[in-house]
Amino acid sequence: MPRAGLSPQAVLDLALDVVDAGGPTGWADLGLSAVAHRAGVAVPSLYKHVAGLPALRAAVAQRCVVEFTVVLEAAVASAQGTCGSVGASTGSEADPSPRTGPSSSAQALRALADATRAYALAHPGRYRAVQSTEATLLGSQSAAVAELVAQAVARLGTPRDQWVDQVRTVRAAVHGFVELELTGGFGLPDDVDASFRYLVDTLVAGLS
Amino acid sequence: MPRAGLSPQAVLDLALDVVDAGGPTGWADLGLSAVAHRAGVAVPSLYKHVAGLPALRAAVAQRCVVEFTVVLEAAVASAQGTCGSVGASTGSEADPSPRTGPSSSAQALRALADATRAYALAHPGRYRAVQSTEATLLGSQSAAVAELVAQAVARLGTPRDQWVDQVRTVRAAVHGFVELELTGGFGLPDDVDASFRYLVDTLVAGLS
DNA sequence: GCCGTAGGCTAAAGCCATTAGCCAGCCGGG
DNA sequence: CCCGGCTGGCTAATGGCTTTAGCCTACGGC
Repeated sequence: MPRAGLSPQAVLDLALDVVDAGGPTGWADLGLSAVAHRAGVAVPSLYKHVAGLPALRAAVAQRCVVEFTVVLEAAVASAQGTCGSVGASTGSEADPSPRTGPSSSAQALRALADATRAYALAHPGRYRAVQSTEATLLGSQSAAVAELVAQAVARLGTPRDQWVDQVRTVRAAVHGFVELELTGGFGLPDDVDASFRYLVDTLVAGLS
Repeated sequence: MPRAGLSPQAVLDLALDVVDAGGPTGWADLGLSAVAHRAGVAVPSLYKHVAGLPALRAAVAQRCVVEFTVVLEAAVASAQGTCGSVGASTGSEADPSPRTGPSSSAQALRALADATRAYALAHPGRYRAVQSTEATLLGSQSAAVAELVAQAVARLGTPRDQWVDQVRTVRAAVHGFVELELTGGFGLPDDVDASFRYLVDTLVAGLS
């Protein structure tokens, strides 16, 4: 009986594979059975590495939220042309030039929207995990993406007392679009990319 | 052993009760076990009235879609002052002038948005059913709500080649907002009603 | 080389949907 | 009025799921 050499990390990775392999329903279908099968291991063996299905799902959700946040941060960073410096420059605001280009005020917002949809289309299961109840129960990290949107909204120069409404509007519109797209809610064959561009354009125009 | 007097209809009604009783997760948690328990009947007895769990879920989804469509139709009808006919004047906009006023071009859109959110908040489980994969697989009726949005968008007087994008934008924004609200995605305590008003305002302004 | 731990296993229980087969209550015909 | 058939309930059993308990062996430090 050679050992499988599992670990909490390895189980988590396998669970992510299951989520990815399941398409849009990969998150909903994530269970210990699938993970064990993929690990080439009997189901109860997993309990040596994870506390149970809820814990595993929570861990997967958390990891997806973190990954998603990193992706969004990278998107907004590269959209602001701070991509000149190489590594370790986590200071996205370290740029000494305070001027934001005239049209660049909305660049962060567009980058966030595009990155969100790209992530959701590339990893539908993970995106569902990010938006899951398990993820929102974590709470802490979920606020990070809202914070990113808030910073992007702040660059538009609108009054502060509208920020909350604007952040909610942006998140709702982008999330709703992606959600409908993933569920196949867009019946007509018309170009979905164009529709998303229209949505983002409408948003940046409406919020300015 | 007195008979329970079930029927396909009765089982469907009980399933809807289960969905309603389960809150936002009522749709996800809908199973034969809960329905049978509520009916005071053993689980296999249900198979005399429904083909199985997938069929029951499909039937529930279909019924919710129809109900939702009717609610939206009523909302847009009463918003256009067509409520002059019988009694039950729920029409708060009982304005007798039949011509669509200048700003009334967006009334249908606002009515649709408000009615959607009201329905989702009043019946979270049913709303989830409406947006479920089972509902979209039905397809036919799902197009009806899109058609309603299309008619409302058409009243804005925008060029025809934008209609598809605009319908998608409206559906995405409203659905995304409601979805985030149901999942508890709005962390801050700020007024959610005001945020929704802001979203709708932004939409009608952006689409005009 | 040995021994303890830890990581695999099987067995078993409880929940779920589903199928098969039984049995009684109701309705219509004689 | 009685009786037979159908229909709608039931129990039993199957297979899949998570979870717990308990065993057993492979691996690493002494």
